Amino acid sequence: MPGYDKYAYEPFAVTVDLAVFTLRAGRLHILLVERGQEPYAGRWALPGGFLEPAESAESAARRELAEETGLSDVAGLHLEQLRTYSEPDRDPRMRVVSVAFAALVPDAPAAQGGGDAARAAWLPYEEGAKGAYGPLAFDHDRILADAHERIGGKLEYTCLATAFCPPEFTLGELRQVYEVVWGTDLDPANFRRKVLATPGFVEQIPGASRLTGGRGKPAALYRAGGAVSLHPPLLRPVPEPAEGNRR
Amino acid sequence: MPGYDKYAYEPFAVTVDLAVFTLRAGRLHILLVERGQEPYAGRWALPGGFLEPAESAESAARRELAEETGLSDVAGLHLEQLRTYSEPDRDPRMRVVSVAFAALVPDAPAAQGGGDAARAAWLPYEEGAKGAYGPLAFDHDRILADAHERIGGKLEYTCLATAFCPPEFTLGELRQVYEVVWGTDLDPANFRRKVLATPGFVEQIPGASRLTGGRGKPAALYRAGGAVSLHPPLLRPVPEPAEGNRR
DNA sequence: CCCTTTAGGGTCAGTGAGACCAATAAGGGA
DNA sequence: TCCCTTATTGGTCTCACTGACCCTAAAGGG
Repeated sequence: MPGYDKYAYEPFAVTVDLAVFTLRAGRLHILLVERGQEPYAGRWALPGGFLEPAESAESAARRELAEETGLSDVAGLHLEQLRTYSEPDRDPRMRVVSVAFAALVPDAPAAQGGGDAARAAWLPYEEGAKGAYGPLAFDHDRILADAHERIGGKLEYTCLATAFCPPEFTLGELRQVYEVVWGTDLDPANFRRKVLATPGFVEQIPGASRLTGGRGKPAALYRAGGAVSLHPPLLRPVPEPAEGNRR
Repeated sequence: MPGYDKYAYEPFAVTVDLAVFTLRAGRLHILLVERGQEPYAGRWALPGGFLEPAESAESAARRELAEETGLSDVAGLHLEQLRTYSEPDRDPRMRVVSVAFAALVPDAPAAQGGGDAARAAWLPYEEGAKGAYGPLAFDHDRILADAHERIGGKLEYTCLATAFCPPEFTLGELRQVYEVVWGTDLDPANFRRKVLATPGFVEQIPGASRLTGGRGKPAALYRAGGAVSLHPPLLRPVPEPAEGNRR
């Protein structure tokens, strides 16, 4: 670290920003808060906040996650560092470096609304991507897009999908996670074969079954297994017929 | 961002740390600097430095990369944000948040040594992983391990391997990238088939050929193509006979 | 003049995934 | 009550890809 020992450093404000996803009514939702003050007053933004003096970014993110979602058991939720956004002009007032996280919540509790005159809400992700809520505050549109891409990619080669599901779920519900995040349809039979062929992805709960959508044959119930990675991966169907693979 | 508008924030020092990899003499090397001052005086560390007031972490990383490697053309090199390390006690003197990057350099020029009484050197990665250089300063052992894992993983599903190669390279040299980073052997014929079957991974330079290791049939020369991703991926051979897939 | 080494071309079998089809078991409406 | 729809679950078939091989070509070294 050249320069370090001269203490020739500039102080920065460090924040965390959270892209919290959940599944609600068969659609992907994202937790947003409405800003009360300038800049970007009245605009939607990702929840987040400043790092406290003695906590890591991970601790701060989990604390914010608990505050904003109102969830009591926030310890087991999937929370993953995305990347850090540090463009000098990303905040018009001062120099803010923000460590972004992506979080997955199984069932969507009522949104809390943070302390700061901010309204919080679960909003459908797709509407937001189409600009229905207007541009988000700061560079949060970009952070949200990066988070969605990361989650979609991780579904391919990890067992992350169970993090969107309640403790007991059907294979149809698990498949819906993939379909909703990827925005594609999957063959139910092939998906079932793949999931069951992966040791430790899910464990069947003997004898238990439940109706999924109100109609149809009752489905067997499963729990998340202990596996974390998917070998070989479950690749999302490629929408591109040819190109789109250029730098 | 609750709390944000109250300006109730703590100032932090923000640095970048770089894990710069290269291939030299058929082995993976990492760029390290020897610390001149306390703490960790005399210990090896990853190169890095403080963010300047008007630059992003990416800019700072590229600036440090140029300074430490002495490379003139640093614009085309692969530089990728890894993650941010923010444990409160990671620096014994003060609160430092560090944005880590992984960089890939094709040919290894002589190491420069930064401004700060620091000796810089390219050292074999494997010796370091076995502890031959002692523990690195700060949490740099962890950062380096994370960087290696990230690079190894990205070789599977991206065309990143060409970033380790000079502008013109043989398929044997490209294969060696995978073998050295993964620490495994690959079948030359199968590797060749896979690479050539991926459109845009490499482009053959017509008529050109070169001897690879001094012996053997001269190999055709290739340039990096425009493709960035590998579908389907080139999965590394699984060393695990059974488990190791648990949380 | 072999022997070794590397490149480059091919075959062959096994695995896995996509595209199907069919049976089962539930609810809803006529 | 009797279909019709819906969703689960099991099965088959085929093609693509991969790993494990083989062989030959073309270079250098002893």
